[in-house]
Amino acid sequence: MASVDRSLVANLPMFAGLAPAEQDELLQEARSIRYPKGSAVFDQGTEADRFYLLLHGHLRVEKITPQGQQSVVRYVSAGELFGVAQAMNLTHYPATAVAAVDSIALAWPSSSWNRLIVKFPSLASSALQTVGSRLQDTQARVMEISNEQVEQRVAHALLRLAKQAGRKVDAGVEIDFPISRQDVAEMTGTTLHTVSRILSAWEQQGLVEGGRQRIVLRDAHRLLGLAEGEEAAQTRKPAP
Amino acid sequence: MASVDRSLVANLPMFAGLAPAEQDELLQEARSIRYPKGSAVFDQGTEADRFYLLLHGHLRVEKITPQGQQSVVRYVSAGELFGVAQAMNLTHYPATAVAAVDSIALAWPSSSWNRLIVKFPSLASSALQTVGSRLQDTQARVMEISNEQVEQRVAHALLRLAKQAGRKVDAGVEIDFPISRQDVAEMTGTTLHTVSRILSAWEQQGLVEGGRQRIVLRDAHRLLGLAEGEEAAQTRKPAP
DNA sequence: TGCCAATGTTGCGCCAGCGCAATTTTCGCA
DNA sequence: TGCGAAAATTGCGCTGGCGCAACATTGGCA
Repeated sequence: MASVDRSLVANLPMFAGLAPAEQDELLQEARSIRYPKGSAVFDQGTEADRFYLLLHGHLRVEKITPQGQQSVVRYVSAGELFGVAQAMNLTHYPATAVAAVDSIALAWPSSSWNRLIVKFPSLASSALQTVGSRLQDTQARVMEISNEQVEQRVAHALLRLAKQAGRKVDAGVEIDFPISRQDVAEMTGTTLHTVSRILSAWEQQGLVEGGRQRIVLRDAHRLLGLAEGEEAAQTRKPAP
Repeated sequence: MASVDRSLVANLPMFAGLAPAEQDELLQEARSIRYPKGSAVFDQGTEADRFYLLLHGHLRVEKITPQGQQSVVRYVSAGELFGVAQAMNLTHYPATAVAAVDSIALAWPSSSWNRLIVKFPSLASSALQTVGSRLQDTQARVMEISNEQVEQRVAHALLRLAKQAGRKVDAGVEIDFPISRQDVAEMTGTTLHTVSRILSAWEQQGLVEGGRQRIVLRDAHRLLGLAEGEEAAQTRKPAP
């Protein structure tokens, strides 16, 4: 089993309230596992035998219906708890987690969950906050899909991705992992084709810069305007 | 302060693991409050100073964007925890809860939350499960809105309402609180007009029975078929 | 009991965005 | 270095369901 140094995790909220000795104790029960890009950490429908903390990398969490329709539920960044199905009393994972880039995660056995939260109440609090903020995000998404035009939803999605996993580059802010037009479509409830058209139009206007599995936000401010419902500059005809 | 009898709540999951004396102790910190139909238990954006357990009735939880677009987030039934914003580290309520019928709820001060979960770990577990199952529901909704036709989404919504708050009547299963076409529209991300048209068509076919603020499911089985993607009987033309 | 506001119904026209398809570009890998 | 598959682009036609509008119905309340 790989040993994990306390310093890697000590400043995460989940470990914040614990004494160093307690941190070590919690870490001793965990395994550190490496997931190459493209590999699954767990699969939807399989038994939820572990819960995880992402140490490094990015995961794409996706869900598929019995009819085969797939959606991207969210992306996980380093420092986040995930796969806490046991905490919500689920016996099986409700979604699949795939490494978007080479990633490393700590894994605890689900069977330890109930014992651990008694010993480390901050773990329960962390989980509650994690799940709570996911609920907020998901509800925000429902409102976006319900009430907004596709263009606004794509703008919102990109801004959220940039906030969560943006990396400053010369041209602006780049989303720090490979993401396809298809992925964006599955996040916003639209199609690959529509996303491609929108990004092309935005590239014309200098709002974004595209590439294969690559998106750079060049003008987050104007993008925010679009997300809030302002009319795009060149995509609409002027008033007659 | 109204005193609450232990027997009202003893069989709820939240109280299941507690000794009678502990149940009383927890109850002593709560107030029982009556909310007449149409009144708000709390309003979106106000300080989250309490959390609640619904003892009797039904609440409609709604969320409104700065732009004024409103959605129905969910309905709360008796026995459910709600308003646990504090547990998710929110200082303000993210939505409004309105009594759909005359309702009664227990209210605890949010400030007691952190102390109570240390004393009663089952409270944290309950909250985690409550929030977790809401997250599952909300994610299911995202997938429905993303991937399904409006007719399927309305069918799903009605089935879910009937499951959660259905009352058996002669004609089938009636949703146990007043609900308007507008409410259904706001649950499914569509418009009042479209919902009205769909319900009218279904009524023709004997699938449902409508009325002012009233919906009865007469044929849940065929409705499930619609929700799963089968073609409606009379609403589509036969193949040429 | 009668009025009024809330709720629900329905016809009509339009358009955002989907579905399909053909083509191009790019990267991973042998 | 070259090949094959994955990703992306773009044109075209169609349609589900939205927006508008006019009207009907119903229940609560004075």
